[in-house]
Amino acid sequence: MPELPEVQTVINTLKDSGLLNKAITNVSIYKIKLLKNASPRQFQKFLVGEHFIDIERKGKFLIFHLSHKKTLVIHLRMEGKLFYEPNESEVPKAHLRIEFVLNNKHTLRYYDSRIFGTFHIYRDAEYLKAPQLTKLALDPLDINFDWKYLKNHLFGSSRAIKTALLDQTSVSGIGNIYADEILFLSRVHPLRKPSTLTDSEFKLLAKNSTLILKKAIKHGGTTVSSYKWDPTHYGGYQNLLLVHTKKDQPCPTCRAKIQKIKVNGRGTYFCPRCQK
DNA sequence: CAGCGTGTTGAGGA
DNA sequence: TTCCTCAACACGCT
Repeated sequence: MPELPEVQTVINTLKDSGLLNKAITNVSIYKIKLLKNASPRQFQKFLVGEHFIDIERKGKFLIFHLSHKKTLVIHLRMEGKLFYEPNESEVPKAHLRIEFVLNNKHTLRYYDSRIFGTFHIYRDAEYLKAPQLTKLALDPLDINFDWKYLKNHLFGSSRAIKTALLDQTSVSGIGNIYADEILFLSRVHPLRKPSTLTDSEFKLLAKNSTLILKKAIKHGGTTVSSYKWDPTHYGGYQNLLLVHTKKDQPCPTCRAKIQKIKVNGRGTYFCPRCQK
C-alpha cells in the first residue's frame, strides 16, 4: 500500500541492495498494459544497455535516472512491488509483470496483482514536463513545506479536510492510511471543512504530516514488504498505527471506541471524542 | 457469492 | 471556467 514512506523505503532498499551502476541486459514484459507511453519493443530498446545512475521520488512516483539521460518513471499505485533478486529465485512468485535482467546475476522484478501500476519512459528532462508530475504539490518532507503552504493549498477547498489531504495537487505523498493518523494526532475530525480550521490546527496538521511520514520511513513503511529479496519481511510502521484499521477498538488517548466511516468513498477511522 | 479496497485518472455534473 | 464527485481500472480477500 504504497504511500510516500513506502515509496521512499523502496528507494532506500534498492539503493542499499546495490542496484545503482548495474546495467540492464534484458527486459521481459508480461503485461503490456503497464506501459503507458511506449510499445514493448520501444520500451526494451530504450532500456537495454543502460545502467542505473540514481533513484529519486516525487510524491509517490519513483524516478529512475539512467545513463544517456534517460528516465524511467514508475508509479506503484495500489499493489506494485519492486524486488531486487538473484536471477534464480527459489520460489516462482505470483503476479510477476515485468523483469529487468541485470549484468550481475540479479534481476529487478516488478510484481502487481491488480496491474494498476504505471511505467513511463522519457528522454533527457522530458519527464519534468509530464502532467502527472508537474501537477504534484510539495510533500511534507520537502524543505519548502510548512503550515502556511498547507493552509494556502487547503483553505479554499469546500471538501472534507481528509479528502483535501489526499489530493496530490494540494499536498503530495499522503494516502488513506497516513491521512487518518495525521488527523488523529492533530485532533481534527476528518469531515471538517478546511475553512473552519484555525492556524494552530494547520500548524498541527503540517507538523504531524512531516513527523508521521518521517517516522514511517524510519520503520520501513506500513504493511508493504521491506523490498529486500525476502518479501516475507514487512514494514514496521503497521505496528504503530493509532487509529487506521482500529474500528471498535479503544482510542489510545481517551479509550472511546474508534469509529469507521466513509469519506469520499474511502474507509476512514477516527476517534469521535478526541477529533473535533 | 457479493462486496470491498491501498491510488489515480478522466468523464460528467454543478 | 473551476471545483468536485464518482466510476473505472483488475484482482484477491472476507
